[in-house]
Amino acid sequence: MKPGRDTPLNPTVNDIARVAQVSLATVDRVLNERPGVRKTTVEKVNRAIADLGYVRDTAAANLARRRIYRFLFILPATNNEFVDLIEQQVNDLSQGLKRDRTQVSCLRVPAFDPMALADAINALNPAQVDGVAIFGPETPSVRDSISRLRAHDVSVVSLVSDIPSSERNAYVGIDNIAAGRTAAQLMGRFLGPVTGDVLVMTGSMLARDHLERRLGFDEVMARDFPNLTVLASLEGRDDPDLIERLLPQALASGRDILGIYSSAAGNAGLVRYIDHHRGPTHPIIIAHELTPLSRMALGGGLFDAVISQDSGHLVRSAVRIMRAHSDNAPINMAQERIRIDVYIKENLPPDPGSTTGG
Amino acid sequence: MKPGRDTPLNPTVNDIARVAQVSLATVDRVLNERPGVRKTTVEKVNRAIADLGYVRDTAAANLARRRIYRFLFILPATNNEFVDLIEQQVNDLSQGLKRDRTQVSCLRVPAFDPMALADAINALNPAQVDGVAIFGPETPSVRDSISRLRAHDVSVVSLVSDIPSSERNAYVGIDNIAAGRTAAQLMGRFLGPVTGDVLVMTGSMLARDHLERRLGFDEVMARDFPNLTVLASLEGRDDPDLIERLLPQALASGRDILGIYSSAAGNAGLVRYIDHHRGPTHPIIIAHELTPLSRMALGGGLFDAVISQDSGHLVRSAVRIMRAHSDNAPINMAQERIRIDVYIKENLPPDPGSTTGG
DNA sequence: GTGAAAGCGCTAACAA
DNA sequence: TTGTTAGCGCTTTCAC
Repeated sequence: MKPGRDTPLNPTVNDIARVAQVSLATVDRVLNERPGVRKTTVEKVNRAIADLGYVRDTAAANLARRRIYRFLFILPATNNEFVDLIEQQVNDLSQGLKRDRTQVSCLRVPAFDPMALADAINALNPAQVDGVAIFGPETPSVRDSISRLRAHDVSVVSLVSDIPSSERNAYVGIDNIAAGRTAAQLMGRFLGPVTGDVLVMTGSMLARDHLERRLGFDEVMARDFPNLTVLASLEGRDDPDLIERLLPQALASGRDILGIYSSAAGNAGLVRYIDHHRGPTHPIIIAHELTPLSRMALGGGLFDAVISQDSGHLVRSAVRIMRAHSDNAPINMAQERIRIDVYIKENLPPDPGSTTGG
Repeated sequence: MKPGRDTPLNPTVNDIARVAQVSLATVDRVLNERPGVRKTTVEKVNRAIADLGYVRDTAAANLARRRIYRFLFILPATNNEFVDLIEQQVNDLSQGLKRDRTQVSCLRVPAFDPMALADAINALNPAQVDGVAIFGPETPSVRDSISRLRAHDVSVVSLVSDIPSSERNAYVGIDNIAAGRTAAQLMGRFLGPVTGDVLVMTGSMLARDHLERRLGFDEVMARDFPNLTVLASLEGRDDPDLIERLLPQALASGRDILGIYSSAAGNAGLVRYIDHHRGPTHPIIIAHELTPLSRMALGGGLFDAVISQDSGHLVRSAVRIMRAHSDNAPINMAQERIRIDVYIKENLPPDPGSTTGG
């Protein structure tokens, strides 16, 4: 459409300068809360801003500022489809983000290793990065390394697994307690009024997300489904091979295991085991994160439900938040809330990598 | 963070001009595929563009162009919480969109009235709007009015309910057939191995989304749950009062109704009826769209599940697509795919209006 | 404390 | 067919 000479133009800095009777430079100082302006002048300018209903054109601002954002995602170096998905989203996004003068990259650090993570964070040069998104355990060393980043005004968001004790600017991920509750509700309803046991597979005691899911799961199972007994967790460390090895013992414990809640990663081990020991009936299985594997298991009827969070949304949200924080702009929290996705066979999004949207 | 003199700057039009040995104006002509450039020159410029890996800075381009986007959402004038939610999202977004030189507004037209909708669309001045998002029925008159818009290069997206026979640029909404299938799968599993009937409440035969949901629902019920019989639809026209009036007859038909699939709007009527005729046990109810009412019904155990689509995502996606189409830029389809959200009591997002994210 | 002027990457007259 | 130039809205020296 044509520029539209008919549409009312938004007020600009020039208008403010004119109305407030000051120069452009002064308007800019007030706008960016820079020092060196007399109080009365500040007020004059602010009045003009309010009167005109001025909204700053960030695009123009960034252009003039020649600003480039550099964001880093730190992810666990697990052999894990979900983490791979996140990395892929980062890489996919990096292309289009260049238009927005934003550079993103990934760094993998050993999983479940707080020291390695803290070291990696400490090795970062705060002058070379504007924001860091961290998917890792919550420990004192990690917390301290985050403090250092924040002290240098680097924006930090925790990803997937929160680090609330730190000074991170935001958490980007689902409410894991609610996710655990959701799994429990689904498990109980799918199972119906039978009596038996439910096995919970977790990843690591260090991982806050795993802990929270377990918490929520237990809460709802105890409250709503007294007919079902939740067994102690099997700690699989997100390792398919370990899980495949541990599973026989857990399942052969003489208990009547009707359901399995796989609350962490390493589902390949679970799938392999079930596939090889498939009886006439298999337990109700609820797992986490929609990945090629879980998608297949869901489609094939091996998994009954998958609780997930959208990797694309996760990454875009983290970037938006880090950027907003970098030029301390407001954040639309509604847009940034990551939903707890529930997938069953029927609402699986079409196609391979397209587990995304948001 | 500081501008980062260390980070490699992206190539600009000036670089292209220098490398291709032409002027800025010529580069611009090639970039925008404007006529009046010799073929060999075009090639020279394109070579430079490719060699340098140039990516255009759309922000700067729009700034220079003084471009303003005007988008219109046309919504049914039903007394409908979901539509209200969409309108609210549009209004909420309009604020922040001003920064992006984008104006959005809403227009309500009589619901289930193809002529009124077509008239409204035809009344639009193509010179005064860059894109239109339409939530309405698919009829020949509507189709024709869309054709006219498209002929004037106005971008058109269908919202919530697709209009595939038209020349709309895109459909923004969930796959309604899959949504119906999801509802059926949940219904069947929640009900378990019992025998009885399921009532389907629909809105209008004119509404493609309602039709598609019914289709998907029937398909899965027939395939997976032969123990359950799906009754003919009750057509509630999204009208709570009408629904409340029709419900008694439907439920007193002598059949054993174990489940209700409310595939359209007007849930207030359903809730009122059930509330007043609450027996020791009530049917499994699955409804659509997370709204204040359905949220409450879910929390209170009156509804068992809600299939939804995120109104915020819907609106943002529509805007992004209309904008992309306006400056024929590419669309990240992955981001624009609207997910079929499944809500149960446990994964209800916190708080009132915050049904959003994505 | 404040202002004048140059410039960010791109587009759009207007010349040539 | 091509080039020159001014300017979008904002920031940033550098002077006063």
